[in-house]
Formats: sequence, structure tokens, C-alpha cells
Amino acid sequence: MKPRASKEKIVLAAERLFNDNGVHSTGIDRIIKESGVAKKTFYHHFPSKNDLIAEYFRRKDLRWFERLEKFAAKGKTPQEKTLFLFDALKEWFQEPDFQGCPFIRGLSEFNKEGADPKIRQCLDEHFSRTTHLVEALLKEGCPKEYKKIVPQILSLICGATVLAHATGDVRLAKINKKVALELLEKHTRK
Amino acid sequence: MKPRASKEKIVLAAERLFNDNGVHSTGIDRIIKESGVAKKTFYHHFPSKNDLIAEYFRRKDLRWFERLEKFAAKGKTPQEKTLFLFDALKEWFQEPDFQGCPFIRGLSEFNKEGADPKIRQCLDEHFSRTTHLVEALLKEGCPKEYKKIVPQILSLICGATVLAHATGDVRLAKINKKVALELLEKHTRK
DNA sequence: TTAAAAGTAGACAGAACTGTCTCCTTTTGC
DNA sequence: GCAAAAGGAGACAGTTCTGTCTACTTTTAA
Repeated sequence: MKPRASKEKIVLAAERLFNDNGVHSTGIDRIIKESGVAKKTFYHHFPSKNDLIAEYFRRKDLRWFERLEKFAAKGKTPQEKTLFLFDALKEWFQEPDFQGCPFIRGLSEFNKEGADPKIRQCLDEHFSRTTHLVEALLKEGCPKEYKKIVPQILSLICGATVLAHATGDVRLAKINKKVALELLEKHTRK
Repeated sequence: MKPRASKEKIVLAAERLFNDNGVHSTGIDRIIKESGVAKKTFYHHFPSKNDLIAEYFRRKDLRWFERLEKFAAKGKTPQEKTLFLFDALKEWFQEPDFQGCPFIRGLSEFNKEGADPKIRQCLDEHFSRTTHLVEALLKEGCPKEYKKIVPQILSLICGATVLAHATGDVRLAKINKKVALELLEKHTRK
């Protein structure tokens, strides 16, 4: 086996297990067994489980923004770009292993006294970066009122994600896209 | 100590610890220590930890609907009742120990293969009962279009809750109440 | 009053978890 | 080619977790 492939195999196994069973419920031994590496190899790449968890969140964050930007690029105006974010959600919700947002799930497990600071930082940065992305789009699209609309759009994104996870209803993406459209039309017409 | 008080003390300690540290992260020993009962007493009332967890969710569910109904009762029309739900959220978000929705958090920990069925049932019932409450209000308020609006209102409730937890911004309740008002006005005028 | 129910205190078993360590082999990079 | 880095296999320590059990005391209710 290629030495450099070990780290990747660990992260891929962790990604699947964390997604299916939750982060806390997934033991190191299980990750090691399923990735097929030796325990020493694991601890060579990740000094502790928390380092793997942080890496997991960094990767999820990266892919989240790749997806959002891929869809936003389909729109011509900032308003269109914003609306295409909901198509990104639709694509996400339809994935067979969709288990809700890793960061919202992460809040449950790591947003507490005593949790590893580098993990909490991953969560904080993810939420603030998502906010900034929407903020940047709306600042361009409706510069006078973007401060009002940003939390509304973020609520629609969050709400769709949680409800799609709780109920399995993929249509939430489309439903909230329409609400977003109405909000944007209303605040752009003025 | 009064014998009948033991069960209550256990549940109260569990409620605080589950809220502060998460359900999985809270060990039986900690709950026993903080509630001040003997281990045998604990297992007398709850055959297993999962039974305590189910009881925890049943109580949270009960209080959630008590609160929603208390606020809904302040409105005269179904539309007003629906809008008052967001004032219930505001009250909730302002509590010093607000740590997000226990059921959304529970999804992260228990919505997986192998989780205790009675716990998953608590979660499922909570989401469907909340849906039915909103559905009942809107069915009365705008009978022709309630099917469209229910998921929108639920999204606004969910989104506000998650974002208030993630960012600490209590204003989400008020912001989304306004969006809900616009949605209801639009669909009632027709 | 008295038997049953509920409680206290805490040892203990058995499993699971994180992280360390040893011994040895393979791969990489200069 | 060869030293250093990376990897394999797995024993082991130390902790924590759930759940059981013994021995004894207090409260409740008929």
C-alpha cells in the first residue's frame, strides 16, 4: 500500500462513520478497523481523535462552499445567485447518505464547556463564513436592505436543512426557494 | 428524604446535564452523583439509561406544547395564534440555559441504525405533533392554501431556533415573525 | 404493627474507549 | 544505495461507562 494513501483512507472511513453514527459514538478502533490501517499509523497522522474531528469539519466546510459556489455561479445577478443556493440544498438533500448538516449536528456535541477549542473554532468559522457568503451576495443585490434579509435567507437555508433531515422531505429546498424569491422581489422592487 | 422525590431528582439532574453537555456525553454515574440518589434507586426507576432518555424527551415535548399553546392562546384569529408562536420562541431563546432544540440535537445522536426505537419514536412524534399543531392553525386560517404554508412556517421556526443557538442572536424570533406575517398576509388576501 | 416497597452506600463485572509502546517491514527521497 | 520516514500487527495501561449485586435502613400502607 502507498504510504501517502493511509491518511486519506482514515479520513474517508471517518467521514462515513461520523456521518452514519455521529462523531462521539464512533470509536477510534472502529475507524482504524474500517480504514484498514494500523493504530500507530493513525496516531502518526492525528495526535488525537480531536485532530481527526477537526480535519473532518475542515473538509466538510471546504466541500460545502465548493458546492454553494458551484451553484451560485449559475446565476447572473446576485439575486439569482442567492436563489441558486437552494438548488445546492436540493442536490444535497437528495444524496442517499444525507444525515443533516454536520455543523448543526456538531453544535449538539461540541458547543459546550470543555469541548476542544479547535473543534469549536471549526464550527464557529463555518457559520460565520456561511453568513458572510450570503451577506456578500445580498450586499451587492440590495445594498440598502441586506442587513434585514441576510438572517431571513439564512433561516430559510437552516430551516430547510433541519426539516429535510427530520422528515426526509426533499421538497423543502424548493419550497424555501420560493419564499426566498418573494423576499428578494419585495426588497428589490422598492 | 421522601421516597417519591427520588425519581424527580433524577430527572431534574438529567435535564440539566443533558442540556449542558449532551445526552451521550452525560454518564449515569454523573447523574446519580448530582441527583444525590443511590445507584440502585436509579435502576429501580429506570431499567436502563435509555428509559431515562425517553422520559427526558417526553417531558421536553410536554413543556414545548404547553409553551406553544400558552402563547397561541393570546391570539384571536388562527393567523394571530400562528404569529404568537414566534413570541414563544423569543421567550425560549432568552432563557439563560438555552442550548438549542433538544429534539434537533437528539436527531444528531439518535437518528441512526441501532438507536433505541423508543427514543426514535419520541423524536418522530415530536416533529409530527409540531407539524400537526401548525397545520391545525393554518387549516382554519387559510383552508385553501395551508398545505403550502405549513412547511414554510415550520422552516421559519426551525431556522430561527438553530440560528439562535449557533449565533446566540435572540432577534431571530422577531425577524422570522415578520417573514411569517408577510407570508400569512399574502395568502390571506387572495 | 408489620410486611412490602423504596432508599442508601458502594463494590464489582464486563465492555468500550483513548492513547502508548514494541518489534518488525516497506516505501520514499536524496 | 541507504537512511529516514511511514506502515503493519497488536499487546497493554488507564480510564470510563452501563448495569448488577450485597447488606442494611427508612418509609409507606394495609
